[in-house]
Amino acid sequence: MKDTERNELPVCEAHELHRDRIEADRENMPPEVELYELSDFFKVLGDSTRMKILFAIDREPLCVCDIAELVGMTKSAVSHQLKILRQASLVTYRKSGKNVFYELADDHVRDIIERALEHIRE
Amino acid sequence: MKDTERNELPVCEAHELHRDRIEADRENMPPEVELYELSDFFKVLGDSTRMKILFAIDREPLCVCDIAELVGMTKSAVSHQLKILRQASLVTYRKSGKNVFYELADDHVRDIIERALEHIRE
DNA sequence: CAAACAGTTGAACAACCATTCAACCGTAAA
DNA sequence: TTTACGGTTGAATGGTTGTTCAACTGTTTG
Repeated sequence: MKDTERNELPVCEAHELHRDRIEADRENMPPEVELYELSDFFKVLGDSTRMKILFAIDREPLCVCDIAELVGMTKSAVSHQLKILRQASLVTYRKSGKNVFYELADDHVRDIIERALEHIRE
Repeated sequence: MKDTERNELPVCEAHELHRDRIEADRENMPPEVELYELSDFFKVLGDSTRMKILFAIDREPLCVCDIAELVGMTKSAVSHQLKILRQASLVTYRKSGKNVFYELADDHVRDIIERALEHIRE
């Protein structure tokens, strides 16, 4: 028997014994849409450049040029990543003359990052 | 002047005015290693299959076959993702006969995911 | 108005990553 | 000891993604 066929029926004997409990596990899972929103949210945080940017603007709003210098990348690269952070509503921006100042959107994100920082430090 | 040259000197006039404040921002940033550990941690959470797996085993330990059925993927695909979750210490496992039961490693991760869930729901 | 600056954008390229497929290992049952 | 099962693994593949490069917009200054 090919492995492929087995994979199409991923139900082991242990599974048969726990049908009802597993059904309860399924109902415990968030709706599909939320699972995608969740992983998309974490995906945005899952890049070191974007993480650096978030810490760079943690204390005060900064213009793109300042951010680029703090994270050690070109303005173009930073601008691309800022766009992603903007689309994920993790940062807000304010134009002032030739400059555009970015800052963290809310404290919620600070909390989550701080929590994760505690986790990896332990 | 080519844009490339400008990008190599990403220091705007506003930057010149705030040299000391920006230096304080730099010191506020976590060490480089932690930034990478942080983004690597979020990177693991940034995949919908892995997120589904984590919610599947949220209530009780499950064998690979049960997880595969809950998330709707082949055992092989699930096993590959479980390896990544294992390496990130997000899950632990226990062998029992022919089965391998996986469960969440600790409540810390539950907290972070719960926090993120609140964030995307608002 | 022209020139320089701050920032954005799209295309291209390279690196990365998730799934599939096939083969494999260890355990349990026949 | 075969045979089937639960799970793992490596290679291959297709899709995603971050950075670079060049061109462009809008603003300010000379």
